[in-house]
Amino acid sequence: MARPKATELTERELEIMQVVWSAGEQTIGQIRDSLAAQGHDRAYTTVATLVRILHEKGFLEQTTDVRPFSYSATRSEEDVSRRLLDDLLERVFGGSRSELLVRLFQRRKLTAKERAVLEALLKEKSR
Amino acid sequence: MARPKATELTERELEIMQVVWSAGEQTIGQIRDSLAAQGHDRAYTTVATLVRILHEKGFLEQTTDVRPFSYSATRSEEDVSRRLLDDLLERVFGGSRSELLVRLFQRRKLTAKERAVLEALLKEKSR
DNA sequence: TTGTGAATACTAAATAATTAGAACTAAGAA
DNA sequence: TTCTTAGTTCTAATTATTTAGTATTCACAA
Repeated sequence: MARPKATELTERELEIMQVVWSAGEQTIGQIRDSLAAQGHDRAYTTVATLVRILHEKGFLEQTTDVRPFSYSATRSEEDVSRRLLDDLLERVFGGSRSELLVRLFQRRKLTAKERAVLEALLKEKSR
Repeated sequence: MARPKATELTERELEIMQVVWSAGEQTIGQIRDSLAAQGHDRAYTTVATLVRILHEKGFLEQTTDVRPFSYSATRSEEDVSRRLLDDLLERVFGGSRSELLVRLFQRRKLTAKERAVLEALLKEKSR
């Protein structure tokens, strides 16, 4: 055995998914343009390869038969980000959310927004 | 250009570091035994290779001249776990801790301990 | 119908990560 | 001293990931 497959999405695969999540149904050209706009210049064929892989993995589906094909996400950003977070939680913090929380706020102060989210969490989950 | 080096520690490197963090100064044999105990059987030379890499990267230092050599961590678990967490925060949540928090507690209820940690955070960071 | 250009599919090259064998070294036994 | 063996270093094989070139396909213009 050599290196095992990434549990979830790889770095580059995630970048593609984020474009599709934020812009919706996209052609390969559109994805390439979005990536370029955020400073990630990739050849068209590079993006096409990643889209193919994501299609094979079931994260993207082709939603037209006319060229250029469009693709949209089959998994929600919520699901995927939760999975990635849970993965880190296990690997790095042994599953302890408390440990993770401590680390998350150890350096930088709470913003007002974060404070609101935390207070909502405490209230909401009281029942 | 092909794939860029991992920003931080790889999967296997992290496993080694966790052994050293929890058990302190360790020989390669001890590390291998700890890994085996948690179900990760690796050849002695495999562990030795990872220790060498971690030494080169500056995460481990050799602390004896007598064989078998012992190694200890030069970077704290706090620092490393924070870096890994910050990395995920950027990549997956675009730097938004609020988003991360929502995702972290969306599925499973707060435990008493987590509630205490959160309340402490809200209080502690008030000034 | 045939040529053309855009789009897609196929293939491969380069580097990283994981695993472990082979070669070498050192310290004590005989 | 020489042999043996535990321990270490060097080297390589395997798979994953990233990137992009080459080949093919398709729809339309001429």
